[in-house]
Amino acid sequence: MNHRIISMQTYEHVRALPHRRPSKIRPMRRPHRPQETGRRTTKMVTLKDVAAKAGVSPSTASGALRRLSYVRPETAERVLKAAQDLNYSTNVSARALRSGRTGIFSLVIPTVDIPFYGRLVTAMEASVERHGYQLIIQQTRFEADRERQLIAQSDDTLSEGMFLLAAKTDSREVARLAGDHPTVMFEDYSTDIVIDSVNAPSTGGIDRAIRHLVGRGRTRICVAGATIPLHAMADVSSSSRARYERARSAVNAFDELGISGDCGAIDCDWVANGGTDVGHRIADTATGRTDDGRPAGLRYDAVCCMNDDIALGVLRGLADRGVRVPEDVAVTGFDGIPQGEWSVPSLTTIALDYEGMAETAVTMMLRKFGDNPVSMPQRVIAGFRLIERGSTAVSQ
Amino acid sequence: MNHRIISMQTYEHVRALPHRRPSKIRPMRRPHRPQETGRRTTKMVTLKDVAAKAGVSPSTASGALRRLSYVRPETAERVLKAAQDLNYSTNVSARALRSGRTGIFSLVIPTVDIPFYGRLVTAMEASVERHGYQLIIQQTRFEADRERQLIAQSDDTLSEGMFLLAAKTDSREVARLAGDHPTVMFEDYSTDIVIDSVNAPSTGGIDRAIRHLVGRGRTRICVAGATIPLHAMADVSSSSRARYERARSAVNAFDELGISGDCGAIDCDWVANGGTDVGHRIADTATGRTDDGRPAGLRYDAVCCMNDDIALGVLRGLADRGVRVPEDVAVTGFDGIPQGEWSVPSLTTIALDYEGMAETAVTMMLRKFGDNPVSMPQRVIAGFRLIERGSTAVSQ
DNA sequence: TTGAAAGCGCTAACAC
DNA sequence: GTGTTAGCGCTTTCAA
Repeated sequence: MNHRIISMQTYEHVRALPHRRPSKIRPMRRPHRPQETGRRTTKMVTLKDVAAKAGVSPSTASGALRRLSYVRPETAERVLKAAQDLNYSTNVSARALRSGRTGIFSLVIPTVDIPFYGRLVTAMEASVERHGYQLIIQQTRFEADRERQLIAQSDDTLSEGMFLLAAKTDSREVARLAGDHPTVMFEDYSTDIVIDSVNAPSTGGIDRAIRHLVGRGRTRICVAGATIPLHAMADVSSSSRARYERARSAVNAFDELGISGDCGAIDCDWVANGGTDVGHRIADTATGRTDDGRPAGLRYDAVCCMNDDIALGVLRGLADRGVRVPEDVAVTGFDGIPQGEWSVPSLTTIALDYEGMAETAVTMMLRKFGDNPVSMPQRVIAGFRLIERGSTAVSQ
Repeated sequence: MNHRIISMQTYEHVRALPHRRPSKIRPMRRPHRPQETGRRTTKMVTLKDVAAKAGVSPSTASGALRRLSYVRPETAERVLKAAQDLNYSTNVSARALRSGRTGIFSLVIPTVDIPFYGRLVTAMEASVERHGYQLIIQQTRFEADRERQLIAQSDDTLSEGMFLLAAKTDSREVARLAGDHPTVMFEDYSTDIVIDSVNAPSTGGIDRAIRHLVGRGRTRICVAGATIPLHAMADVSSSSRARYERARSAVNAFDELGISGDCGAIDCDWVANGGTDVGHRIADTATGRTDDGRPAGLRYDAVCCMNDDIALGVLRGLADRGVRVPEDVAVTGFDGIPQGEWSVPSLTTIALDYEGMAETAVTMMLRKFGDNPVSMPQRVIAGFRLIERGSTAVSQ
């Protein structure tokens, strides 16, 4: 009896209930009988009411509430007081209809439930809010159709602009689907720059990780989550380009360091399970056993993982087989997600500047609304930091 | 040189740019000269245009687009075609202004960047979307002031209802702050039921976890993240009530199973670091050493953690000290976050029904808008499932 | 089944 | 500085 629903009755009861439109929002007055007060629930306080109470016109009240400079301070104060007394809050639909501004951005992202994305969403919400906007989250769940649909629909009248992390859609296609709807992408690795974007420092970060491993005396490095030799890019989706870019950076570093001959790669999905697999396969390269039965004579002495999820999986996979980290094999991650701090062992990683990425993306978005918008799209590469932890703590 | 900013110039450049209002949204026509076409960017397609093209009146077109039954099928089809041809999308601000419905719910939650919350947000976005709504995320960052402010402001005209996971605010206070704004809470453990809420199965879940441990032969169980004996509730916030409820459930189980004498608790913050601390302290109860230097004679043979984050930390803390899991100490978590699947060892846990919690919450919300809304608030306890993994895989 | 008319609450333009 | 006026785009009566 592993599955148990508590209070099932109540639960079902709730589900079965009908639903209609909200009752809190004031029911429409019947147009032709303006005095009708029928069974309206909450009488909504309007700007007109505030203006009347303050003894000014609606437009003056509007200006006062928006703190426009032409309103005389004393007048403004009176209006503000009236608004407070009446517990007034401005009707955002009306404001949006009239002004064309909704104060809402949308964020289209595969999911919130993977650390890298969750971390980015947290930072984005904070940035957007700091600039007076609200953020609507839309998850694509890695479904190509849904992603394309959300991108195409972003051109509705609700969102003033879309932030997009596209897992399945190429940026040219994004440009086509989004039309002239203001868009800023994350992780766009296409060679063209057709849309503003903010990217993780894939090239610099991987280079740094590998040089760190070499500094720890490791020379037989396995890249986890990519292929070497590099495949020609059949698939142009963002995620596969990220993979390509990171792999290329690793290859370059191997060449420059003169260790190409001893290095290699094992491809896998960019999730923990993929990493676990890689860990097993690395353990399986053992040519012998130690006295206490652990694998010996491993092909690699380090794993450079393309992201932290993979790395956490690798730690798990190596542990399954009795391979010691970092003594036998050192491991590095990429992203700097919190979980790497308390894994066993803790994870050396390239920590991204999520707050910086978010703030930059929001700034890129806002500048589109400026009086002299920048004409050409740009790509910004975020900064990073190497965090050294247990998984590379021992030199060889 | 651990910190490196790539492409700093571009970055700073972007940050420095000014920003104003969107230009994509059609600039207002000058009211007094309706024919003015000036420098408007995109001519917006309105319902009137669609109606004209289809040869019907705006109101008929409106009905057709909303698929109201009174419109003749052929007429409706003509309208739909016209809308498609013109690439029309309805202006949600106008619709909201007129109809009083925005189609938006807000979710106020401490953060998205902690697995339990992220998982819940993912489920909530999906549920809400399935019911034709969009979700605005607002993070309180565990700041009491910000939480209170967001709750009080929820009564704006944008969100039709608020979903709330309050970490710092008691539900009576929530009721006061939110006024008559439709609200559904998560994790409200107050004894009163003054607001609709959906809770994790704290009582049943902890009970199940402890019985599982006892079934594995463990009788010296330590609760991590609570106090025993139970403290009188000075603090009435939701999180401290959850803590109390789970601890009480543990105490009850200990009593019923007759093992109270051997069991205990170590309090800590409900985060991984707290758990690591607990792990260290448990290791420190050792009265001796094994031949290979591991702690022996530990006070406890199992740890029942109040959530998965704590449990992952405990795994780490025990590993730090050479305590073996599950051989020396078994560990259980609570929440069923994905990370428990690939920890070392993988984590036995009480997995929550996130999708069910979300769907129930949305249903509770929607029923408030029904023609005959339920008069009294309810509390729904979600179901759960015990997932047995490596951290309790060995019997004693 | 369709159309005409009114107006949601607000802000922008302009007159004063 | 403040008030007047018009009207954003839509939905909702009510009449036809």
